[in-house]
Amino acid sequence: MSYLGRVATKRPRPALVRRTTDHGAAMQDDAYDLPEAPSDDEESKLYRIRHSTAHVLAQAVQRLWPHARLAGGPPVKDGFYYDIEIDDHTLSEEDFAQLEKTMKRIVKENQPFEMTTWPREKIIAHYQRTDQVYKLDLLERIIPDPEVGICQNPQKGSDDVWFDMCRGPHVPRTGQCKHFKLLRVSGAYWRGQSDQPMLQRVYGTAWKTREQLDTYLHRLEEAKKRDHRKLGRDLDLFMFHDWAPGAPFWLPKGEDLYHTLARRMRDLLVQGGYQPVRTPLVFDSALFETSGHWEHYRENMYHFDERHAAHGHGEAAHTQAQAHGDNDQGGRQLGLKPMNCPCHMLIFKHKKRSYRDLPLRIHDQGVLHRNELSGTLSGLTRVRQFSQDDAHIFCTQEQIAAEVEALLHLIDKVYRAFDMPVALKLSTRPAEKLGSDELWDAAEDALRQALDATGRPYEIKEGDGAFYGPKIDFDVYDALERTHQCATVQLDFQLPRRFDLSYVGADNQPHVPVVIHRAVFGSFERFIGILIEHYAGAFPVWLAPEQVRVMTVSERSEAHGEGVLRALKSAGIKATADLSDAKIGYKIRECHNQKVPYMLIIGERERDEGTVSVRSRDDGDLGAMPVEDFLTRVVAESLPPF
RNA sequence: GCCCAUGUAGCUCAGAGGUAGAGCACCUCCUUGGUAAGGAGGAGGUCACCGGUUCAAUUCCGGUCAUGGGCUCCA
Repeated sequence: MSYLGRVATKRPRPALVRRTTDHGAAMQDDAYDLPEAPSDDEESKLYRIRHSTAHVLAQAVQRLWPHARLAGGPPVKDGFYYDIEIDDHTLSEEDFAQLEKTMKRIVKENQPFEMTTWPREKIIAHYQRTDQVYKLDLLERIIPDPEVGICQNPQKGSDDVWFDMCRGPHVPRTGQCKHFKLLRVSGAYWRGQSDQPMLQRVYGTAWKTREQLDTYLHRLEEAKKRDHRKLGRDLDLFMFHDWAPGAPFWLPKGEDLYHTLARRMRDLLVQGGYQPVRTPLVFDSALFETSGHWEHYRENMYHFDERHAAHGHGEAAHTQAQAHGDNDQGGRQLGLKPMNCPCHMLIFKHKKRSYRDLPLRIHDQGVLHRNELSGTLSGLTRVRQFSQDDAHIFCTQEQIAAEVEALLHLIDKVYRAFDMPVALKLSTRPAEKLGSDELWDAAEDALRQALDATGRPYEIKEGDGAFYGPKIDFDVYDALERTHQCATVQLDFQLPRRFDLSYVGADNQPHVPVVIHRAVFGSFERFIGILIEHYAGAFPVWLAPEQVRVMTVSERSEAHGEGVLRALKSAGIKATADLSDAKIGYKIRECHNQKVPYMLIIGERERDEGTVSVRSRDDGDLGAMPVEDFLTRVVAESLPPF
């Protein structure tokens, strides 16, 4: 069975048909067509439970705050949320106890969920009366139906009915929503747009059984334990400082990890015919005007006026320069590059290129800056300064398929080595696009051909490509089966034109090359964050910043310990020694907490016999062996697996 | 950027309108011990920063900064 095939079989996806290029009617059908085909599989049952529990939450909120305005409350992965607006109260986690108590009461009342429909006018009148502006907005915008779905919960011991506009489906009664827990509350813009009011979103999880709920909560705990921010501190890998938000400091061990990955990738790419380069960080705005970043990406860029920067003028000079536009003061507008591609365009253009030079593969691990919104920064996952295992391939249209095929091999090889399954997705031309249909046809065919050559399943996302070219996305699965976007292969028909690139073809005519943007790890920062969590900080030997720790039982074996350390180091092993006067049990515990793959215990016995006692982080006590035997073993394990 | 929460020793966290505590880590000494914490002592904090209220603020209030959870998945 193919490696990637395994993913597809292991994690069946609901047949979610959500590819639609036109809006309106198609969108509507879509909305009614969520994975809710009346089947009895787990997904569907859970979906009903979660959807129903969202209703229970909404009802509870309105019991406690009768004037609360409800927005929407869909089921999501592992749970549900409900968006709410309460005029005179701000929900916080302190409200959870009370809310959950009220929800449990509703569950206990075992109210039925009854679907019915109301005439449109009736529901509108009701919502106008009760000031449910968000429901009214939904009716106006996305529910054209003359008869609107209503889900009713008759109240126990009275004629009252609590209801919510809803298309269903639900479980039969609230009694089946027993196993839930509210998790967090956050802000969320109505319709996800920042010009809309900010609502309060309450997230919860819900399951079929108590055990499932407990398992899920336990999984959250486990994930928290391997959070890369915590491990980064515990293992001394990296740090942050208030004075450089979003910019990691790589401490010696983290830097080692970084360097190991960067170096290995560089070597691999050189083998694959790439040429590493090193390029500037700061550029005249002309570069970004040419590339289009100035127009489309400026808000995410760091930029400044050269004169202002050089003379250190205060705010006055700054505002004056701004008031007069970019160049009135005579100083250049400068920007820190957010991507490497424009640099590589310049490198291509630096010489007259022939078709014989193609494909030209330029690799660059340059430092990039992106001024991400402050609220989006998060550990190594979202940073403002980073670098990538970036490269751009300049090639002819005919070369696309072969290049992409090689890339797919490379990506597979790398992620296989990390034991991370990868799923493939092809995104094709969007409605708004640049380039002729012939070009797109050829390019999409080339990508399909390369994908087919892998013999693996892949998903097609019609219309999801960028306006400048189709792309292949990769979903990487970590040890907790979470997905991450790391690798990318993106064709670009536009950038070469913006930079007026050309090569001389065999016909002695100029032709515009195709550019392939590609990365395997993506940003090193984020990828290391993912690896930390994937391995829970217990890196394989080849990656471990400290591979072996030599520890002595007492002073009497110190000399032998130092000898062993020297031998390890001269064999290129990253080794340290703990010669302190702590007891061996203490040293082992310390070393284990630091997740060092091998501990060598050196006592008088080992000294006399010329051996080392090996304790493996993963396999425990391996007993004594000659120093040479251990060296052979650890050197072998230090080789990168790709 | 917006909403909510948080910010006390290197780390994890107590605490209270009257100028601060624990465990671990750190340092010193004792201990020479064989596979997950040996013992004793010591040092360490402008309680994130700025302002306000108060006789008195780390504690209450406001602002700033940072961190965390969110902000496409549309009844």
